[in-house]
Amino acid sequence: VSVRHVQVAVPVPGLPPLTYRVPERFEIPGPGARVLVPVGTRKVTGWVIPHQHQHLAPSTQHVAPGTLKDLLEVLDPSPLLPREIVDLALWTADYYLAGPGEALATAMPPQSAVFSRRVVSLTDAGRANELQVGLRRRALDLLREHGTLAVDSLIRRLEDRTAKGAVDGLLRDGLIAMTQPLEGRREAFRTVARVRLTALGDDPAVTRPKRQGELLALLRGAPDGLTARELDARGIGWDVAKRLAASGLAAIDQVRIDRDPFATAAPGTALSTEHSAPSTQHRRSLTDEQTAAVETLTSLLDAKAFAVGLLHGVTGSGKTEVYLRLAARAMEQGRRVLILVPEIALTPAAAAIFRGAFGDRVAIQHSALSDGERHDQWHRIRRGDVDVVVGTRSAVFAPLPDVGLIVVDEEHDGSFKQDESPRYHGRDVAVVRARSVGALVVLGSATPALETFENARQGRYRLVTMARRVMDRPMAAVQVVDMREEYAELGADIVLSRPLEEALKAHLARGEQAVVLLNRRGFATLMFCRQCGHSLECPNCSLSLTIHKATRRARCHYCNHAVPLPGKCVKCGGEFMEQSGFGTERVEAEIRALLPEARVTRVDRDTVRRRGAISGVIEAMAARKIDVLVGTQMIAKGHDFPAVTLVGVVSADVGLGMPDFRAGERTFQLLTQVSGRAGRGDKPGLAIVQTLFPKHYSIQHATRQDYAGFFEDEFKFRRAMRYPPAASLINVVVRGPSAGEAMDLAADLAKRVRQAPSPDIRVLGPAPAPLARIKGEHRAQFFIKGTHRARMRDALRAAVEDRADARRRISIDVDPLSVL
DNA sequence: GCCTGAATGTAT
DNA sequence: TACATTCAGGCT
Repeated sequence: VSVRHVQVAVPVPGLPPLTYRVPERFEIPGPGARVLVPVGTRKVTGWVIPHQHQHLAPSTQHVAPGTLKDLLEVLDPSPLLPREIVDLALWTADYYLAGPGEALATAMPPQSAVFSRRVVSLTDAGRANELQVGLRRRALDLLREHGTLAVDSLIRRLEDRTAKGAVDGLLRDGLIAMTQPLEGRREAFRTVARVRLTALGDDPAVTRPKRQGELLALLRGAPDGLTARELDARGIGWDVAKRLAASGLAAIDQVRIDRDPFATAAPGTALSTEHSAPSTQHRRSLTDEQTAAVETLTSLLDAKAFAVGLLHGVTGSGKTEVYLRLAARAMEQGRRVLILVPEIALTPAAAAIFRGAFGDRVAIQHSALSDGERHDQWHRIRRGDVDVVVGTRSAVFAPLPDVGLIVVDEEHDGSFKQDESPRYHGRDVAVVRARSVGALVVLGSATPALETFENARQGRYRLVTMARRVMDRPMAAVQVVDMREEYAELGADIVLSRPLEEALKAHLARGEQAVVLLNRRGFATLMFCRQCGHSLECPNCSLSLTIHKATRRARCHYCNHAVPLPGKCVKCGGEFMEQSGFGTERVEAEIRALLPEARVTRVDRDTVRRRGAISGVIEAMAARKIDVLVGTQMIAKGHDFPAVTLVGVVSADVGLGMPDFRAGERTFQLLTQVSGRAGRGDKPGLAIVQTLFPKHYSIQHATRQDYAGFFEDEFKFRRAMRYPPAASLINVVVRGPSAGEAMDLAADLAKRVRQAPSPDIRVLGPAPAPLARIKGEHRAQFFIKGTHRARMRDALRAAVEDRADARRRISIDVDPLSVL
């Protein structure tokens, strides 16, 4: 291989690294540098990766030498991505069977790509044309209005299935012309104009009249110059600066500024006690358990070698304080700290806590930030201006040098797993990153994932336990209500049991707040005809439509297909449409009926559209403007409401019914977390859990907050069924236009994997997926179980490469969190 | 994922 | 026969 060749990962799903020639006019770019390369007829931004990366097949073998294309441009003279991050992303691509470009794209800041896009505009003939009608006419009119439009956007605006044909026709007829200009930017720093004195202006002898004179005086006191905004604050317009510059006494230049996400963070909002207490008073005293935990983990940190600690602490045991002590220690060692938190937990307010503890050398990466803010934070981190990064899943790829400590808080949380390619788990990538740099990982949870606890049991992770709450606050009392008895006595249509009703009344009468949880949206889960039994189903998915009373519609929760609620049966015309099952909307209505005076607020994806919009509700809770908060698991996680003394779980069974091997684990986690929400202030809490299966081990162990007992029962089940952590699992989902075609491809892939020469690999299936149809596509799936992940991956990789024709129809999930 | 050109379908 | 629409294959 010539030294003037580079391997480039391109942002195209499923493509291997491509090889390009580096023209003489460029220095050879190193791994991590961005380059502009031609791919087909397009130009895209790719990333140089190391030659012959161990996991990735060499890509030149099919290309005749001498036919390689040239790099078009080197976008970074020195690599933008640190080598550590390049290697981590490539590891991720390999482990999770994704393309290298997909994985590297995950590690990049937003707005850092240059690419070509097809764009059309009118030709002279098109401008003059008055003869076209219909779709073509509308296309021409749109271009007259906008001048130039991207092909995608034009087709979208035409809102017609045949729009693409119409555009092609216009192109063929020469009425419009297509070009592929470069779009996007290398970087997205914001710059502002700044005025500063020139040597000429610095001369004290120089004077100017009035306003310019004032500015001159100001600038003499500001050697770094002043921006338009700063001048404005002093009552001087930018025009004055321009006039001064015109006379040569001052110069105007552009300076880069970082967008500050804290400038817009709402101050003084409600914060979890677990987060807020330590930060406001960093050196407060620790419980004995906290002290022991800090000591054990600090000794691992001081060893400056790779290690993983599992901090198993009940809700309210003060894990955050332990993190903060460890982070401070790592910084004393001159090392940096990465803190990963679940998506829902990282509100701007929570971010401000870390800012409070570590000052302005903290960067925050979360979804509520704008692209520009995230871009700037990324570059601050890259420059080394930051010691602590707090972020969600993707922050595991933050370009932070010298990482000594990685904290994964609530490590069991599902949001650490990405549900699109690359389907990586932030916790597991964190462990790999730590191993490569000799850092300590601290995984924190009250309900560790089975995999994590098993690793601790096996001695791979150091287990540190905190079994008591701070200030010796008691755990909430948990009362399980057997709904079979309630139904038998009150009828099958009730939603709230008598104990829950009584408790709501009693707690509200005392002026205390309640949270009522149900992990299901809508009013009813099913609408059917009394006469013929026909039920409302989604035409695109194998799912019943959920009844939403507020909007008077029946809606599919997968594809959003919605129809107005029918007055009579669409099939037989029967007049009696029945509803069954219930969701949060119904719960809200029941509580309003029960307690007409109470202030009831519902929080679910129907009421909280934007992510981050939930903070208004949290503030209202903290200000005691809400008596009862009804919602889905959105309200169970991360938020802490000290005045809440009652938590109701309307149905603990929602998750248990799912055909998913983690159903029991998820139910246990949810119930444990939610009962931890009750009574975290100085008043004791009560949790009421309604269920049809009061004897189920998930529910039994959760009521006693008995993790060890739950682990034992659940692990027996996993071992018997060879599910993780007793074995490794890969889930392969195959889509197709018909059930038969999906099954055929799945069966072919499964057969190929079975033929792999590896004795310990077992293939289960294929079978139709639990949701056999989603958005009109049929789905089949099969599982690969085994003990050697690398062999399982190799077998599957080979099978998929043999069926490259069908690549688009295959989704691979290594270590799936859910197999639905 | 985007783009192209070939194969197939449909109106004249 | 011309034109519209769909689809599979390739990308270095």
